[in-house]
Amino acid sequence: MTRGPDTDTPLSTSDLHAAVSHCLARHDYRYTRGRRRLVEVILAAGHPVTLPDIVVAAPGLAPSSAYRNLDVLERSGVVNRITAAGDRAYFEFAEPLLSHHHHLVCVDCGSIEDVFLDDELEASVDQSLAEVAGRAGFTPLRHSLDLHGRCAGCGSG
Amino acid sequence: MTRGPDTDTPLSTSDLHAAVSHCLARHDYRYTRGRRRLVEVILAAGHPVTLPDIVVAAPGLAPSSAYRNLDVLERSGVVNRITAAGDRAYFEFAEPLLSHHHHLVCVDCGSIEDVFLDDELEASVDQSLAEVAGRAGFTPLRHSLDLHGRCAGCGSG
DNA sequence: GATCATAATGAGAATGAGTATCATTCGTAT
DNA sequence: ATACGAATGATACTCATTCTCATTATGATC
Repeated sequence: MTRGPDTDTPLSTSDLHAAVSHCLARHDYRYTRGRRRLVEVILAAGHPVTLPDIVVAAPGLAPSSAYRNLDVLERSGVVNRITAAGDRAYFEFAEPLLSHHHHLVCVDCGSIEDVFLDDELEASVDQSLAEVAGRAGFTPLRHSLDLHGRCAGCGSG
Repeated sequence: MTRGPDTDTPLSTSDLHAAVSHCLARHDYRYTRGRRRLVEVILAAGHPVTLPDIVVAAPGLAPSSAYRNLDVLERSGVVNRITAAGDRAYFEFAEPLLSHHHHLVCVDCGSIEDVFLDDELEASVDQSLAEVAGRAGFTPLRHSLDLHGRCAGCGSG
């Protein structure tokens, strides 16, 4: 599990588009206008978004196309699908484009925010997980570490 | 985030039923036959199960009732709903009944197995998460740490 | 132990996120 | 310009989960 750069915004917008274009090309996909708008909406949000979030931010994007293109972007390694909260999927940039991080998931409103932990802890976690995985004959690909609780807006009640 | 006992099977079956009965009573729910069968199926499985798993293991359980009772059990703190894999929910015993643990999630077949990490690492993780949560005004309730990869049966291909 | 209020059940309908279909439109290469 | 494969978007569909509601079981009270 390699790590990206240490900053939250490692790429300029044009670099991001270039990187996305490259990811898509590697899988024989085109970087069309609809896909570009998806990338722009996810970038502008700054946190994982749902399909309704996307359609609100980019009216005119057909839901069916948005779903299909999110699937294409996921298959190309551009976005990650998060299924950690409620019954709706959240989408964010995948790891080379956004540095390794975890999530604060609000159990009330379902919002998801990114948090970054220090590399030492990440290394310990990866090592411990690798041990138990090895014991079970399990081949690790990635880990997810989410903190569930109540966001500032929803209070502690 | 308190931890349960260190063993994987901290309770005898009768103790488990007593504990579940108590959890339900605290919320003015009854420990009915259908709910008892749910508990027995989850116990017998030894790993998180889906609704189809349950119905196969206990034919005669009406899906609608099973869903409703899983909801009751979740609200009472008896079971946890896991939404980390695919589009189907998995159910397992909640933390006081099953000691704190994490999951190996197979990206191919969707199976989920429990793994236990050592307490030192858990404490480090909790501490780091508490720090970033505090910075964000987020009130932590619990964390989830899942390893995604391929199980022994699905191989590394 | 009969009665009553309330909770639980189960069959089927309804919901809703996500996917598949397919005719049309767009991009690209020749 | 043209032709061919990829992409689009409206719509139909799937399917896990939840809702509805008439029926049944349970526990408390007399």
